[in-house]
Amino acid sequence: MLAVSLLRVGNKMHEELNLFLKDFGLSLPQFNVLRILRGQKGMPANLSTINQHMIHKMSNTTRLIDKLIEKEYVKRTICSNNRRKIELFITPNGLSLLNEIDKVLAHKEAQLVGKITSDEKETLTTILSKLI
Amino acid sequence: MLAVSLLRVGNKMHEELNLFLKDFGLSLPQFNVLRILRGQKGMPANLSTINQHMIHKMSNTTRLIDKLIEKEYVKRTICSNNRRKIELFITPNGLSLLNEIDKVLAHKEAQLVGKITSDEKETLTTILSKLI
DNA sequence: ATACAATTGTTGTTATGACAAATATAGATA
DNA sequence: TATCTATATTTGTCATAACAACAATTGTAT
Repeated sequence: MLAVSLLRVGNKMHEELNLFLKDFGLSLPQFNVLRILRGQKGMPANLSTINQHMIHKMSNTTRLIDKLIEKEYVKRTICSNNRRKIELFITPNGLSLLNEIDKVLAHKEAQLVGKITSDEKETLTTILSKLI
Repeated sequence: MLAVSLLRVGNKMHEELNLFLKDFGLSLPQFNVLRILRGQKGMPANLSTINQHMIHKMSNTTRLIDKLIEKEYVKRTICSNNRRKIELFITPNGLSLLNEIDKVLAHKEAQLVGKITSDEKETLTTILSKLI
């Protein structure tokens, strides 16, 4: 069953990346949130923005970000225009951690998908994009 | 990043299948274990066998199977030749549940990967198999 | 203003995940 | 036999996921 194969491979990637990120004290979802925040380029992000880009559910995002704040990779303030909203920023600490990770991430990625050719990678990317 | 795309798609499949199985009172890992047991065709399986075939390799298999035993889909006995081992069987109840699920599963699968052509499905299967 | 609906986040609960340590049995060796 | 090592499963602990209920704030209609 194709859905199950996708599940399997996705899970393998999850396991491997989690293991990789463990050295940096991050879980995969935490890493993802940091990258989303970095992508904001200084603009604040609120929870729902992050949630849209994330893989997981909103209810846990608060607590996930709590962890990142504890580690001082993220700062949270209340939006002054709309006090329901919060504003999330990545800190300099967070940015430099991401930089550290970036240095070795490409190598890890290459290792993870190293068993297929570049052509296959391209094909795979195209097909996957249709499935999301 | 290709690994992340794989992750995303895998996660989507996970969510959708979990939702689908919820109607039958099963989680995805539980469903998987039942299918592994059915695949044994009457032969007993022990814990490590199941672990090898599982998607999430985990040390929680004992507790996962406890749940299936509670629901009377699985039976567990101690292997008489080697009393360290256990023998796991799917019950008639478990088999008929799987049959129920099978009736609608193909439809769900089609829906999940319906956005790509058969050719693409074949290609995808081939490439994925190289990544596992 | 006041009431009501919609939006945005937080918190509680239960189940599952990762990881490590503990238990039980079997087989080998002195 | 005593005991050491390997194997098979279970249990404990803590972090995270899924789901649901709640609280605060805002927007809108009367």
